[in-house]
Amino acid sequence: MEPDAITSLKIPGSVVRRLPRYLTQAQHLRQEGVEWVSSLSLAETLGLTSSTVRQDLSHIDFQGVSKRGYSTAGLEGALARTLGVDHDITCVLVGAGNLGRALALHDEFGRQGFKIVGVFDSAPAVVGKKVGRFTVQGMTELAGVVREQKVEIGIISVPHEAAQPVADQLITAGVRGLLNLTTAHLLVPAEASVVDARVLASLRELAYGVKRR
Amino acid sequence: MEPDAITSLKIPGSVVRRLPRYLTQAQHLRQEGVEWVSSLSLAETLGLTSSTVRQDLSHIDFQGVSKRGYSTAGLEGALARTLGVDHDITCVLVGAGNLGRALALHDEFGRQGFKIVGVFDSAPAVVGKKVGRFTVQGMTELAGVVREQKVEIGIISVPHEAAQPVADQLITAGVRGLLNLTTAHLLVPAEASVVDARVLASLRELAYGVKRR
DNA sequence: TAGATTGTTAATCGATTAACAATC
DNA sequence: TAGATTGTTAATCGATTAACAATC
Repeated sequence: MEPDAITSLKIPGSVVRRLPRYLTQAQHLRQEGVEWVSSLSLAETLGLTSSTVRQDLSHIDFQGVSKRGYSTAGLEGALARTLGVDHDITCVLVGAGNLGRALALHDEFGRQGFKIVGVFDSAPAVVGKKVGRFTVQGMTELAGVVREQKVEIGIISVPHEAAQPVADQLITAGVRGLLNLTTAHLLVPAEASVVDARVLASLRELAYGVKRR
Repeated sequence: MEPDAITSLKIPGSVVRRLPRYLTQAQHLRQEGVEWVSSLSLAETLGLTSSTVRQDLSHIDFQGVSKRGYSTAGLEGALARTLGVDHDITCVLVGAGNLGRALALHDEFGRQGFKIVGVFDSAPAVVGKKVGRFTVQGMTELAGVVREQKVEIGIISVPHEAAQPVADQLITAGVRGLLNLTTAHLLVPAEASVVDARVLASLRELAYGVKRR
């Protein structure tokens, strides 16, 4: 078994959730011209301990250098490969309300490799309307687009009551990951992944933080 | 010391992050006319164990009933009080890009008590433009609005390089909680709270989930 | 070289789960 | 009443932190 196969076998969820933050940090540092970063410095900017950083990075196929730390460019590349964001990922967006339209128009995600190839909505009044460079399509078109463009991720921004049936349609069509922007809890088969965006939940968490002072 | 004071003394972060999900579930169930819900049923719909649910709910000032479970209406109210979302919370939004505009237009947050009272941007070209019922204001107006309207939460959707200075301005003006929609890691004094919305991080987490199948 | 920093093992800490008496 | 379900204690599990030999 190759070393890569070993390291990529299974990374704990707690670590996977931090890897995107290291990636963002490595990107920012490299863009600023910083070539090396230590576990301690990463820890300080991210509010972690240097121990946690070194433990986490031991899961990716990349080595630091004694006395110098981690090469920002090398770290960025290795993290992108580990997460699977070293190539474009095709996405569709279902639900062309305000939140959905914003995500379709927010080109930062596209720049980071998440390419939206279609925007869908069930409301006849919305179908055919333009959202940036997209024309909103009806739900009947969804399965075809997912199959033809090998869409990997579905972004769900419909009313919460509609979220589960939309998730089912996306999964049936062949999508393997769902970004859930609704407050519904989605049930999917074990071979698919769901990540909840938790925007309202974050505001509520913040309300608790603000209250107890 | 009153029982309420004891229970509200300090709820672990892991629990606080789940409370909004119970609240959402309780709201949905009550709206559907369901009056009682057991810890097992909550656990099943949220992908948890009934033990975790009972442990979590023991932190709030609300009792279940043997053999019947929890009253959905009672649970909803107690969770709202615990989180501090049983009354309106005033927010400002800084950064009127696509994401920011969407949040300002997305009235679901307003319906859930998060009232936006101002939208700000530093770009002269954007200041004065309309975003729904708001007129975008310049950053010089920010501190005044925060003070006059007793704004509690600032929502930051500016480019990541600008996020920390904006956070500093918001905190200085008196805001006590920040919802961070950028990829920057924000440093704030201990008496303030930050919650990261992690939208790009969620997509990256999903990329990892999608890759390993 | 001396010293800074990694990678990794072992210890600690906290979160989750199991178990069960209390109870309606 | 009998049985379902809570609230809580104790056990387990996993994540974080500390420590330190290896190393450049």
